[in-house]
Amino acid sequence: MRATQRRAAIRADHAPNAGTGQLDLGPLPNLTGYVLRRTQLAVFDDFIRTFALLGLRPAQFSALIAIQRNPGRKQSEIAAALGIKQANFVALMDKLDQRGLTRRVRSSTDRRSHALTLTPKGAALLQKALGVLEKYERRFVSQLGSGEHERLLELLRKIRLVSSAR
Amino acid sequence: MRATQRRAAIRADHAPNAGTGQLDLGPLPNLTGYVLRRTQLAVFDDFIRTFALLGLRPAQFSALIAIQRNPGRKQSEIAAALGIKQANFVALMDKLDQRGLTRRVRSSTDRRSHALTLTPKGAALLQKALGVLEKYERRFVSQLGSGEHERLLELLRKIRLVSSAR
DNA sequence: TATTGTTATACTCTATAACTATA
DNA sequence: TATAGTTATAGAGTATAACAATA
Repeated sequence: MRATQRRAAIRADHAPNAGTGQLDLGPLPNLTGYVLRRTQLAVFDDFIRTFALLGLRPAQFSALIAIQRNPGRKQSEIAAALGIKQANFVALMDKLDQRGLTRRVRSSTDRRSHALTLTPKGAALLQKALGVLEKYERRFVSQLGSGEHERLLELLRKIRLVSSAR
Repeated sequence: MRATQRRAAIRADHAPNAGTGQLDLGPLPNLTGYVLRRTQLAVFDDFIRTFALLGLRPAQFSALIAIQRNPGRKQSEIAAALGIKQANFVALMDKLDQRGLTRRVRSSTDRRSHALTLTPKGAALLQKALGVLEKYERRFVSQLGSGEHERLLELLRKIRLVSSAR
């Protein structure tokens, strides 16, 4: 759909070391945001491949957990706790409902809102997923050591606070 | 575009503690991937707001750095080094070209390929951006301490390796 | 035949505005 | 008026397939 770009017909050789070794990325490999992003992408790729067996994406997985731990809560509360916009959470819940994993029940006290719960099928799938998760997560802990892994999470939480405090 | 969902008209009260305190997210706040994701989103939000003055998104910023450090390299090499698919890198480069920040020059040795360079305008913008970046990055280092910050990056690199080794 | 850059396309995630039904 | 859920829509990011020019 973009208009085709026409560029100057200037000629030049590539850099002398073109095609050989690695590129110099300057400060990028030491930037908090860059390392965070590349790592997060790798971890999510891994997660998605691992949980594809169960048909669960990261956000779906987190929604099932949140509903299990807080049955009967409003849709907007669950969404907010997960950092997902209410409007975007609707499609996610539609999928889980369609698959028979969750149920939205009109509240009798406030008929605007939905109380979310897991179906038995949803609870069973989540149990299976939690089993997979344990092995999945153990790899990180065993590669880093339990102390270092906990330290990583603490540092990430600190960084998050620094960023969101603006 | 989705078909409208019809749901059962069952009624139920919300959870007794609905509307009160925080939700219990169970294992989520201690999961590598979850904490990584929430942190990365917060850091990127912060980055995007900070560099909106200069009109630079994270990927554009990283592209300018990579081109500056490796002038004359092929478009495909720069894209690969940044972990961006060649097909998706085209639109990114179109934008930078249109803004007069970069130039794509046909190689005289391999006329299929483009040698990427910064224009003087691009180099000047990047200099400004690097100045902003230094202050931006300093917040993380000073909040964590230089040693802890370096440790964080090391742990992230290790985690990335664990995930991508599959 | 293979590679470079490109186009087209689709899917996910995210963000905002506006509607509806209820309060 | 305000809130909960929803719809529509748009913008990024990402993934694959296929094409033209060139090797």
